[in-house]
Amino acid sequence: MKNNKYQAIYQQLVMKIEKQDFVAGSKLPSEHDLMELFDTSRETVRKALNQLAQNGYIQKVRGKGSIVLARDKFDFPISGLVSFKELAEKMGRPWQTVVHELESVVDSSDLESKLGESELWKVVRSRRVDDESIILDKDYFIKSQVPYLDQDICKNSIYNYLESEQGLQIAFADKEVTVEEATDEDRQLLDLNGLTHVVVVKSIVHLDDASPFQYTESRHRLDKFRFVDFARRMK
Amino acid sequence: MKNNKYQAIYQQLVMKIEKQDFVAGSKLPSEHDLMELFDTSRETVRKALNQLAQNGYIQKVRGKGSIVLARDKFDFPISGLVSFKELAEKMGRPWQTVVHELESVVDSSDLESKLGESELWKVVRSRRVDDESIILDKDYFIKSQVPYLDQDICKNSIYNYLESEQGLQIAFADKEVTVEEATDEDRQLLDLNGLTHVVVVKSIVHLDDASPFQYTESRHRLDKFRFVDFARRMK
DNA sequence: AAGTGGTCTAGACCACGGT
DNA sequence: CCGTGGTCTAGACCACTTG
Repeated sequence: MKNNKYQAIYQQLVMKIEKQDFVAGSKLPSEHDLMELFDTSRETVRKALNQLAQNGYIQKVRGKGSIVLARDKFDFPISGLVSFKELAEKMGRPWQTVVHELESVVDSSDLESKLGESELWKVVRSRRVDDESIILDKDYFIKSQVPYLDQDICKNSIYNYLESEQGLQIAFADKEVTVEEATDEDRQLLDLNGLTHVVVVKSIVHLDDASPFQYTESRHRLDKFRFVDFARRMK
Repeated sequence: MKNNKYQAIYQQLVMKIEKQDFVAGSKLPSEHDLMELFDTSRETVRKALNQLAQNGYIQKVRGKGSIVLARDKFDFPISGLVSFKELAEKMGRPWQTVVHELESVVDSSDLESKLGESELWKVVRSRRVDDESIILDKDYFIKSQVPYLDQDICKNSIYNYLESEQGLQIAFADKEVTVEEATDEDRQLLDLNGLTHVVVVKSIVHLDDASPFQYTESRHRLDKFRFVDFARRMK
């Protein structure tokens, strides 16, 4: 819990919207009202509202007010840097992680240019849902940032370990989504059922001081891939 | 050109970053310096900087400064609600749009629930790049918002027509990306070369008063699909 | 200690929508 | 006209990094 007024206001409003205390299509109280309600200044209220708009909860309309949007919350997915554990738990389906490789490697020159360092952890895991192996995750972590890893951590959430135990702050990622022909490894570790292609999500993940620390390749079975997004028009 | 100081500052900084006047990895001038440079208040500078951070140009680090990020600018894609015309022109490749259907339809009940209206325009277009048909766009527009359409407008940019001629302001969209088996229509209108699946991007587009006005289904040939994204970690 | 970004305030003026 | 959100200001205090 931070001491941020505007984040507190944001969270309270999100809660009320998700509980449907504010119905989609109706309007939020005016900035002036919220200002008195939370006993704060207008700019602080506006910071919270801008965050709501950014995340697709409301649409602000000049001269009218802030309209509550109908966001399908139930499947915020791979978007926005969620870990598989968070994602799986949000889906409420039984899931399982199988660790295939966990080893220390020294570069492959392609990765060094992306991560700026050559001593890496290589982790290969597959994700099972409903007793089928549908995602293959290949992760590379910079050893100087992640000195220790073990099977147990990999079987649970590496992100959770890094953020809560190691105090690393994951900040942002560059991502690329493409479709590629399945490799032998894909056919071995995924239940492809004869499918010839896989959806590949490649990303470079950065810490909050802007240093890259992880390269990930997430290979998804076509028919199980789904990606939901909320996009605002930039001017 | 609007009268916005902070957007003007944002645009000037973007320009300098893209021209590499500010090199990736180096730091922007401090907020205090920018404040004097642009003869403005600190909060105004900060609005511009927050927009830069939001769009992946910089990473702000407390106590240090704003670090310029190495964004691959060359292929900002389907992300962020770009029209095909903008996208194609940014790629600098010769492209062509073929209009297959342009007709007035009355609902199909599935769409009415999404758009809240039953009188629609249906537009089917394919997009050719390098002499191959690789994208099939199926659009439905609400007739009360879009009273007129013709072949010519569809062959160019519908968005451009709506925004500059009709004064409609596109604001945001809900999107879903999946992979589906190719339909007969796909095989007919796309050069699939035997590929069995297509990447499907479905979206509902809203105007700036939050009213939905368009449903789009964009069907892409697997091997030509690429989606680049910049994602910030939400807390 | 000096410099950086992060939060917050109280007030001002503007642009837009509805009455 | 009033109420709404959009922009801007000048100043304050705090938290963090660096010398």
